[in-house]
Amino acid sequence: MPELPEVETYRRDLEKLVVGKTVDAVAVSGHRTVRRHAPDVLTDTLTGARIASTNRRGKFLVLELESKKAVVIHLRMSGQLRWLGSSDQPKLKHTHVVVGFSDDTEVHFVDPRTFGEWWVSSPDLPELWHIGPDALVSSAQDWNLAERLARRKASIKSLLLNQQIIAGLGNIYVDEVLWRSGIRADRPGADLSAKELDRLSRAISGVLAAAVEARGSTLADRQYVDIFGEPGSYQNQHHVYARAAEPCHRCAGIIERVRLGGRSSHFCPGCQH
DNA sequence: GTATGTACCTGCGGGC
DNA sequence: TGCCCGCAGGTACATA
Repeated sequence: MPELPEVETYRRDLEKLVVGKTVDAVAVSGHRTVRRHAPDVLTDTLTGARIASTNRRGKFLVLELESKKAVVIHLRMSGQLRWLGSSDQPKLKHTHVVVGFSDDTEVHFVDPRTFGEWWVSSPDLPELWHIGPDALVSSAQDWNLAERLARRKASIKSLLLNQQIIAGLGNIYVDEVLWRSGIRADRPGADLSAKELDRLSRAISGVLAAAVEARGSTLADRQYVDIFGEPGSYQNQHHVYARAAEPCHRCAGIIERVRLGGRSSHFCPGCQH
């Protein structure tokens, strides 16, 4: 599933592949991918536009156009971006958006579950005002977790998944961050000590930096591969996610998998408290 | 304001 | 072999 490291990997590759290029043609198929406005708004905005830069807020990817408009992309559960070096290569099944550039290259949006979304926005991105500070580019001071988690009785796991508190973490990386912090997923947010919040902040930064460096996590279902169709490698550094019944790398206890708040959670009962 | 549950959707694996 | 069912999960929205 694409979370912050996977979206950031797409962004960095797109920065090299499409910035400065002019869009030649856009094709949208199906009715779900562009649903905040008519598909024509996207095709009309992009056709003839030059890509000025790429950006990212949490799991939202942004193409900034020289026309001072922006195209926001969210991959949700199963969305993938693919770069094709020429327009005569075959389309993958479940391709919903094709952006063709004047040099005959193309970027395709492939999304079997059709939860992913594209829309046209203004440069100040009002649709993203509600989300919290970015978990990668902002600092622990910006996150201010002590303030944001104070008086919150919900589990620390559900609070870290809440994009309004901190933007970018999903199920995989929250489990990894909590393992690295030595904190159980079902602890109420307000119960964490200052020392634990400090460990948590360091773990968020450390896990995300390493995952971006490894170009994200590709699990057995291959729901995420990069823009060239290649897998990431951070799954080889996972300590808990998708490792149920295997020994903990820290204490040799057995990793457990439970349902928490409707999500699968992986943790070590021996060294997470 | 906060917490919890549900819908959205398709592919896959397990059970029969 | 084929069918059915449950599960996977990010976000928005409804409800308590």
